[in-house]
Amino acid sequence: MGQPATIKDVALHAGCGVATVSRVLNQSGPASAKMRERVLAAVDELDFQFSEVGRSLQSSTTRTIGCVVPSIENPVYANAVQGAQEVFLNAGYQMLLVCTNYNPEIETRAIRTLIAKQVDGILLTVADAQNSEGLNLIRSRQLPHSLLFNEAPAGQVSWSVGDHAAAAMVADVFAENNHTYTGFLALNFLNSDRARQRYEGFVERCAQNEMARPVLLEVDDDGLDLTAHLKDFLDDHPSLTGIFASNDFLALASIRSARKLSIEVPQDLSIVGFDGIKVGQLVEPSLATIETVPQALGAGASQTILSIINGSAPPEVPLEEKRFSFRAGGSLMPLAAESEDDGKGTAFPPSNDPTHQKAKSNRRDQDEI
Amino acid sequence: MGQPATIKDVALHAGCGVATVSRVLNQSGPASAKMRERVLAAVDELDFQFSEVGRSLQSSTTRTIGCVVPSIENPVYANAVQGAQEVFLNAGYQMLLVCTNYNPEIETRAIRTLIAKQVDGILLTVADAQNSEGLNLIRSRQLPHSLLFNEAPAGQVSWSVGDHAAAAMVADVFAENNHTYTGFLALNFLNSDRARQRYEGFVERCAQNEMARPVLLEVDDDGLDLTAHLKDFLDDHPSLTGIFASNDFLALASIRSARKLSIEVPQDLSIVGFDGIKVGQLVEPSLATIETVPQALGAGASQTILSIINGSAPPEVPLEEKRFSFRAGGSLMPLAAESEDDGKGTAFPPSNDPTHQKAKSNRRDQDEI
DNA sequence: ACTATTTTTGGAAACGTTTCCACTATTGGG
DNA sequence: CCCAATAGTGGAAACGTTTCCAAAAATAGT
Repeated sequence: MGQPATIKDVALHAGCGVATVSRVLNQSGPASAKMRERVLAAVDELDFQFSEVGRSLQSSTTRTIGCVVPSIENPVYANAVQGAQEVFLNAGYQMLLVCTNYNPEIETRAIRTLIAKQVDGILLTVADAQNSEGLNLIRSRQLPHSLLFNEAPAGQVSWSVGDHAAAAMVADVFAENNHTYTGFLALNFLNSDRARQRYEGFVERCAQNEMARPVLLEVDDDGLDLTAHLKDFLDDHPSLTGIFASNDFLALASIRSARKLSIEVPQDLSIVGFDGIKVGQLVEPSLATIETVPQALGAGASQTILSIINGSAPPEVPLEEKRFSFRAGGSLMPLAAESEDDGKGTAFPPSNDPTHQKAKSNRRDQDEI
Repeated sequence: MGQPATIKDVALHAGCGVATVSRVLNQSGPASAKMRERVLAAVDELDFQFSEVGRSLQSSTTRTIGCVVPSIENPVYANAVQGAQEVFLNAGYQMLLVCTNYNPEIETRAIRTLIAKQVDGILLTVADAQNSEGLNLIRSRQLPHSLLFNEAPAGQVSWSVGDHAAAAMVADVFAENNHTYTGFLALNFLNSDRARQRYEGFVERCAQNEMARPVLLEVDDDGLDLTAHLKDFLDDHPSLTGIFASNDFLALASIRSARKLSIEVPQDLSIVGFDGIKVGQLVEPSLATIETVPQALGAGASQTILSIINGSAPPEVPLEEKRFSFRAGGSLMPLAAESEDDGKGTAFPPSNDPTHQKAKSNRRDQDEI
C-alpha cells in the first residue's frame, strides 16, 4: 500500500465512474442499491478517504481557520485559544495556530502564509491593532476575521477585555481602599497595545480619583527575579502603597520579590494583578485581580467568524461588566482612611456594589483560615 | 477585486504563459530579464500570491503538521505545543491544533480529519497509547509522527517525561525524608495513561523502599474544592504524612484545602507535585515537585517528525535525568528519623546527588526569607 | 548567411475532487 | 408493444499549481 487511494482507484475497483463514487459517498445524487453496495465495498477494501486538498481546490473552501496569538504560555491566551478551537471543531473547522512571541515580523509573515493557505477566516491578537500590516492584508482581501483582545480601531467588532475600563476599575478599588500612591508594573509595554491601554485607563482614573499619578515600572524579561527591579523602584518611590501589575504572573512575582525584600504583602504593600488566572486563588495571600473570561472571548470571536462565513447574525459582544470583574484577594489591604468620613466605610467596599460583594466574601473566606 | 488572482491572471497580465510565471516566481528555471520584470510587475499589480491549495495538490505535500493534545489549559501541554509550533514554523510548516479534552472519540475523529487534510506529519498525545484507534490509523498509513508524553509501546520513539521513573524518584525523596505513609492524588486516572504510570512507578518504588503501599485518592472534577475529598481521605488514613499529587495544580489545590482544614503544610502534611509549573516557585510554601521540560520535549518531538519527513537522522531522546529532576520546595518537610543512622543524614538528601543539590539550594533560598 | 547550439518560452498533462450534462437503462402508461 | 418519462450513470471540465517537453528565439561558430 504505497500512495493513499484516490477516488479513481475506488471507481476502478467498483467498476464505475468517479462521478458515481462521489455521488454515493456524498449522498449528493441518485445511485442504485447495487452501485452503492459496490462503491462502499471498494472504499472499505482500499481504506479510502477523500483528500481534503482536492476538495478544497474544487470548492475553494478549506474548512480551516487561522489563529494568531502572541503566545500560549500565557494562560489567558491558552484559554482563549482552547475556547476558540472547541467552537471551530464543533462547526467542522480545524484551526491553524501560530504563536508570534509578540514579534510583529512573525505576525505579518504568519498572516501571509495563512492567506496563501486559503484559510476561511482568521482569529487574531495583534501586537498593535492600529498599525498591523497583517491586519491590513486581511482587510484588503475581505477575509472573515475577528480581533481578540485588541480593541478594534473603528466600528469594527473585537472581542477584548476592555482593558481601559478594567484598569480604571483597579484605580477605583485602590481609591476605595485609600491608596493614593500607586505604581504600574508593566511587561512588554512596547509590544503590546493591551498593556498601554491598561496603563492609560489606570492613570486617567487615578487622576479622576485625585490620586497621585501612578509611577511606571517597566520590566523587560519574563524571568522571576523581579527583586532587584522592585527594590530600586521602591527605593525611588518610598511612599508607594500599592502596585497594579499588568498581569497575574507579574503580580505573583512581585509578591515573591517583596517577600525577599522583607516587605509584607499586603501589610506593607498591596498588589493587584490582572487576568484572574486560576492559581491566583490557590496561593497565600490570594491575589486581588481583575478576573477575565478569556475562554468566552475566544469562543465569541470564533462564532463571529463563523457567522461572517455563513452569513448569519454574529453574536453580540457582551457588555463590559460581563467581560471583567474585580476579584478581591488577600494581596490588597485597605489603608486607614486619613480624612473624610468614617474610616471603616471606605476601608471596605460598599456592599451595594455586586462586584465588591464577591470581594468581601472572598476576604472573609480567607480570614477563616 | 473579487476573487484573488491566480497564476493565469498574472500570465495574462504579463502577456506570457503560466509556466513562465511559475518559473520566475519560484526561480525554478530560466527567464529573461524583461520577462521577469513584466511578471513581477503583474504580481505587484494584482497583489498575487500563490494558492497553497493548488500547490499542495500538485506536490502532494501540505507543509502542515497536525498536533493533537488533550488540552492547552494545562501549562505542560501549552509549553510543549508552543515549543513544537516554533520548531515547525522555523522549518516552514504550519500547525493544525486539536484539543481532545481527554476524549478518545474526539481524538480519533480529529486524527481522521488530519489525515484527510493530508498533513505531512502528526504530533500527538493520546489518551492511551496501547489502545488508540487514531494511532493505528496513522501507523497503517505510515504517516510521519511522534508521540509526546506517551510512552511508546514497542521500540518506537516517543518524547515522554519518563513518568514511571520520575514517580519513583518521588518515592525516593519521601523515603529520604522518612515519610512512610503516603497517598497518591490523581485526576483523570481513567483517561490518562500518564497518571497510571506515575502511580505504578510510585507504588513500586515505595515497596522497594519498604514504605507502606500508597493510598490512592482519585478525584474527578477539575474544580478547586478539594477540601471535602481531602478531609474524608485524611480521616480514613490518619497516619498519612505525605501526598504525591499527580500534577502541580492538584498539589496547590491540596495545599489550599489543607489550609482550610487547619492542616499545616508542610508541618502536618508534606505535599509533592508533578510537572514543575512556573508558579510553583512563586507561592509560599514553594512547591516541591518533579520539574519537567515540556517545551524541550515538544521541540524534540517536532524535530523527530521533520527528520522523518526529510530523511535525516532524528534527534536522540535525551536521557531520563535530562527530562526530569526533583525540585525541592517548602511543601515537603523531612520527618524526624524514627530509627537507623543519624536523623539529619536522612532528613536532608545526600549532597553527592546532583539532583538533590538543587533541592538543597532551593530550600536554603527559602529559609532566607 | 546559414547551420548548430543554447537559451527562453508556452502548451498540456497531472494532482483529486465536484458537478454539469449528455447518455443509457429502466419503468410506466397508453 | 411502443413511446415518453424518469432514474441511474459516466465523461469531461474546472479548480490552481508544477513540470515535462517541444517549439521558438537568440546566440555562436563557421
